[in-house]
Amino acid sequence: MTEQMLDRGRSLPRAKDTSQRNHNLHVASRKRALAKILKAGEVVFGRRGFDGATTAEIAKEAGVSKATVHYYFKTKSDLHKGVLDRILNVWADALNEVRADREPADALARYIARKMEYARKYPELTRLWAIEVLSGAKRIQPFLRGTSRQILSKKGKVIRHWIATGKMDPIDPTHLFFMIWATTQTYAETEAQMISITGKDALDKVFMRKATNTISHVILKGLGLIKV
Amino acid sequence: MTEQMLDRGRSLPRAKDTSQRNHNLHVASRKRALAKILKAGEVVFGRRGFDGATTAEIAKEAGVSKATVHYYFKTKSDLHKGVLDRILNVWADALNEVRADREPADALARYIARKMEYARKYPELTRLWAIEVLSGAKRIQPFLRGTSRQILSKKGKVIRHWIATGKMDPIDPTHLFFMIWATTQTYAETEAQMISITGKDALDKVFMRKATNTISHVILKGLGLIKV
DNA sequence: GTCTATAGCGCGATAGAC
DNA sequence: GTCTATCGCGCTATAGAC
Repeated sequence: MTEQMLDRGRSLPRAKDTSQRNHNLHVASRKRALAKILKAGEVVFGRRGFDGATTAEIAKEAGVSKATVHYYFKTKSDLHKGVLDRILNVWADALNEVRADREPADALARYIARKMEYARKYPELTRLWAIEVLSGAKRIQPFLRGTSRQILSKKGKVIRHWIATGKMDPIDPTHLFFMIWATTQTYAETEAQMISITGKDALDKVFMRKATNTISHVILKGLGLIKV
Repeated sequence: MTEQMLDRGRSLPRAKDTSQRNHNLHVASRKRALAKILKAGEVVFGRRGFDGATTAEIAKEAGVSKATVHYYFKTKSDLHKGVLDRILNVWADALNEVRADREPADALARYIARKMEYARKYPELTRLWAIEVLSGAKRIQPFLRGTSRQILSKKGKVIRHWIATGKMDPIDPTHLFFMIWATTQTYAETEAQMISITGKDALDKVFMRKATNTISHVILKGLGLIKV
């Protein structure tokens, strides 16, 4: 997001014969408008996917006209990139719970809890990411090949360290992370399915707490981190 | 699928002044054409989602003209329904591995293996289903509220029976099934992401065998079914 | 039954008034 | 900066020849 905003910010005309105060006002309203449109993009892209979403619906969701959306983001694709950029950082950040100086049970429980919290708090972003991956991940390729790969290898080493020091079962870190990502994100991704099958709101606080406990129990015990 | 095909079959005009032999030939070519188009629908819908897919691309994939696609399926939406119908049965069928007369470790290991096999064999169908669920599950609502709910409650009882007889840890069956679905399907759903991150083909036979072993180990042990 | 050609329209994007 | 009005493309769906 940040790059996107800065890029456009730099290329926009500036008022030259007006007061600094006025300029600041404009900057503030720019920010508000941008935030509104990005938020709307999150919701609508998360609901409909890239092709299913229309700029008209995004504009309506943001409470502005279609032309205004195109004023801030030249193309639909630009807006989509802007929205995606936000999720990448949060995604990478949560993995910092996995640290070698922690006990594996503690670190992994925190990571799982954090991912679940995130699915509950930002279901649209989670779904948006899922749609992107499902449809070939073309737009997020650079991030996956760069940041993701790097972080995964770094955190994989932490897991292998825990295994080497006999703290947990010898489980391939890559598959372990895939498991954690899948089990946590599924609560946002398949919310509609869960509601239809169980009759309960999948992102309800109580339901999610129970889910978190279950996932934590199965995974931690499955790794040999709970003995009982 | 079957309903769809039968419905359309019944409503189509029949040759009246031609031989039975000719009629049979027509029926056979009808079946072939239908199968080609449905298979193409699977691939293209699985690749692009409903809105991203175009009837032109489906026609090309099937090796027929756009008009021919519309001849067999009046609307794009009809074809989509036809494709979805196929996945529902397989989905429900795999759960039959979970039976009260089996040992839980055996039954669940088989079920997990079956789901993984399925993800490897029919990645397009798996992705198609995922896209459908992600975008609100409107089109599969009847199936979810009917068959899915019914099966889940039946199989949930099996799990609870195992728990009651002290064979496994007291884990909520619903969340357990969500875990199994998420961890197995993710290999088809996030194939693109996995390739970018690991540099390996996520649906490769060896990679998948390792994944199956890892998932089985963690889940079975996590349920108290492996003691070591 | 399958094709080519085209109707009809929804959508992304832009021009231009305010 | 935000709007209304509109352009023009690309898509679904159909008409009609073979």
